[in-house]
Amino acid sequence: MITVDKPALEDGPYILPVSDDDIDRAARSLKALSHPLRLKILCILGDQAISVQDIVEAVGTSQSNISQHLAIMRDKEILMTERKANKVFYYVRDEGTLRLIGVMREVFCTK
Amino acid sequence: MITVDKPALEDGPYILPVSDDDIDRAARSLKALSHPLRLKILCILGDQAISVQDIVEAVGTSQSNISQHLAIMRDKEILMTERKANKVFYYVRDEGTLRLIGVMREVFCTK
DNA sequence: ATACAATATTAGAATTATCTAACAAAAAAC
DNA sequence: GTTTTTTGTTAGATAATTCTAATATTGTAT
Repeated sequence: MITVDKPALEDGPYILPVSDDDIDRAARSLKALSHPLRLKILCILGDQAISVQDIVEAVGTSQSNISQHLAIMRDKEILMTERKANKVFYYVRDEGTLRLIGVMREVFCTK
Repeated sequence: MITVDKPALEDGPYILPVSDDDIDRAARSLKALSHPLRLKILCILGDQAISVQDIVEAVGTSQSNISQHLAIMRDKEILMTERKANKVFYYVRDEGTLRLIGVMREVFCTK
């Protein structure tokens, strides 16, 4: 049995149990990140707002494909858009996602 | 165009470009995490080693289903196993994954 | 208005993921 | 040895994902 009923105050880090709702929400968001093209888009974006055509250039696949991946991340509330003239700029919606990307860099890119 | 050719020393955080290999590796790992049951298993594990039957109890699905999800994470080098008698204990392989899980907790569970 | 540029959407084929149910393997207990 | 416990594997049906190609939409410019 897992003993998570009450905090173990002095012996080791206490890991809080996580609700199934939180789990489901996190898994949905993670799934939206876990595709090579989408991850690359996020790395290119960082904390900037970049137009679709510039993303297409930087990533290197078809405009339609990029547009679909952007839509997935916008639907999952990872990205937001801002229109300027006839261009649409995408940017990462919240600080949490940026932190996550930062940690993933450290975990996966330091070898 | 994205200007990542050289570090912008004083104006804002410089975001390093990421190789496609790193991207692919990260995406594969992330995909292994981005399923509700697998995420729940990881949250239950934390930094402990837990037997399959205890994981089955804690998660609440069939033993076969758990075994398949554990195999996926073992194949992707997220989990490792240790046999004791006729029980098999699973645990998170490296510190990086634990950090990632910690940050995900903060990002997705603080609401 | 037409033409052009940038972005979004749809359809459909191919691939991949996921589950259940049944069965196999390994180690312990008897 | 057999039986039981624990874990792993396979088969196959169903569902979800991903890509390409074609088309639609939206705003700008002329």
